[in-house]
Amino acid sequence: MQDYTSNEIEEKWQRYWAKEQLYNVDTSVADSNKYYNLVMFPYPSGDRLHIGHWYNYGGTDIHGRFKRLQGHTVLQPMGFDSFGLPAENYAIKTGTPPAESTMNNIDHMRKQLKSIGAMWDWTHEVVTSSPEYYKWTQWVFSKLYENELCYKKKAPVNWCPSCQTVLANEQVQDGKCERCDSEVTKKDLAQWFFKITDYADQLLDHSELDWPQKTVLMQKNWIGKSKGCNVDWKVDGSDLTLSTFTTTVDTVYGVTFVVISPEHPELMNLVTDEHKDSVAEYVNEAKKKSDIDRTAEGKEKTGVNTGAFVVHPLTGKKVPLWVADYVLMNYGTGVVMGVPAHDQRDMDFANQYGFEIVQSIADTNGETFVYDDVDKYNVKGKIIDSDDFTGMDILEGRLAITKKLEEMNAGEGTIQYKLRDWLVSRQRYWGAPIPVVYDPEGKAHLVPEEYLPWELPTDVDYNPEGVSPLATSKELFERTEKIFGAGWTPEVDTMDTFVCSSWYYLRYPSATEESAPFNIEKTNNWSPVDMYIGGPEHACMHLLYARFINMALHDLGYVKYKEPFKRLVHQGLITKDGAKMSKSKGNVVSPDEFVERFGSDVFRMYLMFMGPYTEGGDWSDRGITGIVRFRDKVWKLLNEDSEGNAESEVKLHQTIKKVTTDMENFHFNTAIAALMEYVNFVSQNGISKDDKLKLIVMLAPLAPHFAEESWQEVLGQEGSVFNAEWPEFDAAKTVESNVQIVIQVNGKLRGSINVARDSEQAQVVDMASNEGNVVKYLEDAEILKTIYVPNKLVNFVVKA
RNA sequence: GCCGAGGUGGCGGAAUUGGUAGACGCGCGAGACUUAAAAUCUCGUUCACCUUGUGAGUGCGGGUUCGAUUCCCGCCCUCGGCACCA
Repeated sequence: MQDYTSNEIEEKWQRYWAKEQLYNVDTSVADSNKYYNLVMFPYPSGDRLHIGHWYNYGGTDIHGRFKRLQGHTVLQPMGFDSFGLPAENYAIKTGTPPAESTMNNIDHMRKQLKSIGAMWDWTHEVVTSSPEYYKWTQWVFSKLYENELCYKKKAPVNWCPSCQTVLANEQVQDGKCERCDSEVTKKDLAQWFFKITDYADQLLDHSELDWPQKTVLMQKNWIGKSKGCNVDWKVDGSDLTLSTFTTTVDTVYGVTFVVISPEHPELMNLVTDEHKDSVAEYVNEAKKKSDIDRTAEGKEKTGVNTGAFVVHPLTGKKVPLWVADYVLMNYGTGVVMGVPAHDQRDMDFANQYGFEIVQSIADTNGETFVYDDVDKYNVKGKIIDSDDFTGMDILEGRLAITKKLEEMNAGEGTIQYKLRDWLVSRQRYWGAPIPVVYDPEGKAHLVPEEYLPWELPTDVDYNPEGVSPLATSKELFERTEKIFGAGWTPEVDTMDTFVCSSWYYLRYPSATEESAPFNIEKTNNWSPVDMYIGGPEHACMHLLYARFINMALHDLGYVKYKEPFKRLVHQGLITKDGAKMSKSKGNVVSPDEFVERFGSDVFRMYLMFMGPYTEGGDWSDRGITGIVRFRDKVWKLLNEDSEGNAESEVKLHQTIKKVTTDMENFHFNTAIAALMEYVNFVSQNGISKDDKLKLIVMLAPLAPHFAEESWQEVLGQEGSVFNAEWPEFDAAKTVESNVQIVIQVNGKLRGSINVARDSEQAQVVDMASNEGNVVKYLEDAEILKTIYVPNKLVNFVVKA
């Protein structure tokens, strides 16, 4: 027997798999056995793959190989999410065009990815920054535009007055510009939005999805649906009416003030002359503050009087109107009614500025309470001091007040969401150009499909002053005039990279080396994604955007399935000394030396053995020798002649059962433990050649190269082990003929006996009461009760 | 503050329709083999004690039960997410 030499053997089989095109899938064929196994694609950085990549892709590959062995046709593609800021920053620093540095990084990363020895189908690779790909990102934009799911409006961006440039959120550190450290301000720019809010309710429905509960909850929370009521307030001595949104209109008789947001468009039209200066100053201050500053101040509330009053629609009383920056313009109506008696935030504000506190509801004990401490949709209690509504149950009163307001035409029941429309414009270079041009009047027009891809120009200043980089491209402006006519100008913003990644899973099936067409038939052959694996950090951005785009394309008749990702699994995070690995902390562990020393199989298996896949863990190489020993033990077992026995058959069927369910549930750690137990057992008891083959198949997803070598070279099988079948277990053969019965006295373990399975109760209890150590506890005691659990335990309840 | 997940030996972690806590692995100890070492193999390894056994023990304090890591009540801590959302 030769020693197992991992490097040489792994390289050999990687070449073999590539030569046999074992993992390539013909997506033009609809296959009822198809299994689309997808992992979130990486951003191509120039760094080496780190342990996190290996963990992520290792788990994905194990699952894909397991599904293949179970008889599925598995499509497991890989690609690159290659637009984005790092390449652009690199260009600003070095002048290297992003297209060039990105392609270098991709070549580098592709090589490393291949060394994992995973079953990627490289014939379906996608690169989001290639014109063949972004042509279709632009097509998606066009379809949304044509169907009124895309619009343009002014929205604030982070603006560095010193660099004269727009900053991404990540480029703002503590309200200051990352590069020059000057104070970042807000600037309004006209920008493109996708109407994701049209899909808020559909996105809230996760009933068809096999997703982690926590992800579903996070999305629900993010969308933030609230049922409530709008209440209209006439501004005293003016034609203006302000509307407030509330989820608890039952407290409307407790309103003692109303607060308006500094960004509210009507604000300056209703301020009294006397207060104009102080309000203008306050609004200016608020504009300067970033969102972070505004919230970072914590509990301390600020506000100023507008001098105006609004009229309570039900009591006719005048209520003071103040302006305060805790009221957000982008949620609700931008105006809030203040009920200090029953809302903590309103109470804080009232205490600070001396507003009256008027109680209007009480709990079942007649005590006052604040809504922060109770579930407002399930509250119990009565309405008090509220005209005709006094004495009603709170929930009943809430409906009655809403109805009354609706009858008076002074309000209506409504629903609010926290979810906002998706801003897709980026004032950056390295992204997909927005396929829009403007006529001489400034009206927007889509670039017709025949001109797609609407190519990203290369003659640009990567770091211009005051405008988007594309605005500096002569070629782009000339191209636009040439095609559309004199005076026409191009859109100079590019798309958020989340747009590129929101549909890439639809592209893989039709992506091939030579083809540009987006073949929707191939896509529909392989939709939806059966398994999607990636980090939990994408719960509210990428995963929500992708669902939205897929739903929209479904409604427009392109995509067959409404939901893109049937099942979702998040891999856990691998940390080092408890901290997330990052270059800046200098605690990044490279997999290379371990792969070099022990091989890709051992390294992968060790990562999976660390703990449950979805939990990750702290990296330490302390136990890796255990996996090496296990591999060598199996190697030795396979290379020796032996025969099995009846007991090893039971053990085999138990192991198949355990490993199969563990694999399905991503419990790779316990699957490996079960295989170790089995190997330990058969090393003592012997194993037949048939059982060796089954063992190899079970090991194959976890150690693909090792399994292939064993299958073909040691056991002399024809063809790849990945064309073999996953072993079946026979439930009848998983049970042992003898069982151990635990004997307890008053619930304390006092002994155990070995009996035949399904023995008579009376016989087992008799044997138990005569067991050596048990006897002394029963001697001078009265047996009150005997508990018998078949094939498990006997418990004597005694009185001493 | 709110929502979610978790807390088990020296270490990574097993085991929950309530039924032997600590599977599997690392580490450690003892032994075999060896001139020796490494490798390998065998045995042991929760803690304490008066060691054929007894007691305690799954973050802390209570409860239900013949029996609780598992169920209930009240706390503490760690991690992830959201956060003036009206």
